[in-house]
Amino acid sequence: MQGNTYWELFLSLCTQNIMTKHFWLMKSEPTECSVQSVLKMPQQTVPWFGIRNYQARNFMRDVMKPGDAVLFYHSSCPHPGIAGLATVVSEAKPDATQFDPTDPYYDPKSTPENPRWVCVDVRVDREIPLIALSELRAHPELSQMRILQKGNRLSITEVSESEYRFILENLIR
DNA sequence: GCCAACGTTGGC
DNA sequence: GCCAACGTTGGC
Repeated sequence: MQGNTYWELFLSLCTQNIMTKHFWLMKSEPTECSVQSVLKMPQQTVPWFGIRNYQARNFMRDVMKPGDAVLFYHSSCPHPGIAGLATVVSEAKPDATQFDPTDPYYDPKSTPENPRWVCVDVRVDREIPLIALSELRAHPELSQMRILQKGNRLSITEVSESEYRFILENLIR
C-alpha cells in the first residue's frame, strides 16, 4: 500500500472492498445444480448453499457484493467447464442447510444464534456454449486463473477483470 | 475407479 | 502448536 495517512488507508479500503466490482468463478456439480436447472426456476436464482470451506465462505461473507459477475462452472462431470454467466444478487446470509439434521450439509457445530456457514443468491443470466476446461488451459492469457493451478480445489475463486473480459470477448461463440 | 492434492481433525 | 491420519475434491 502506498502512503500512510488514514485518508489514504480509507481510500484504499474503499477501492478494495466497497467500490470495486469483483469477478468470480463458482463451481457446481451439474447433477446437483446446473445452469440449465437454475434457468428453469421461477426467478432463475439459487441460494449457493453447501459451501463448507472457510476460504470460500470468507469470499462470500467479506468480499462478494450484489452486482458482482459470476462464471458458472460445471465440475465433477463428463464435460467440466464454464456453462453460464451469472450475477450475485444478495448479501451473504446464513445457509439454511447447516441447521437441518436431515440435510447432507448439516453441521452439528453450527447454531442459528451463531451460524458458521453462509450463502449468497446467484442469478443465472444466460447459458453459454460450454467453455471446456481444456479450452481455458489453451490460452496463456488465462494461465494465472486459480482454477487452472495444479491441485486447486477451491469452489469459489476470484477472477481478474482482464481474465473475465478475455473470456467474454474471445471464448463465447 | 484411481489418485494427487488439499483441508480438517484431534491427540499429544 | 505440531503433525499424522483421515476425508474430500475433481480431473482423468
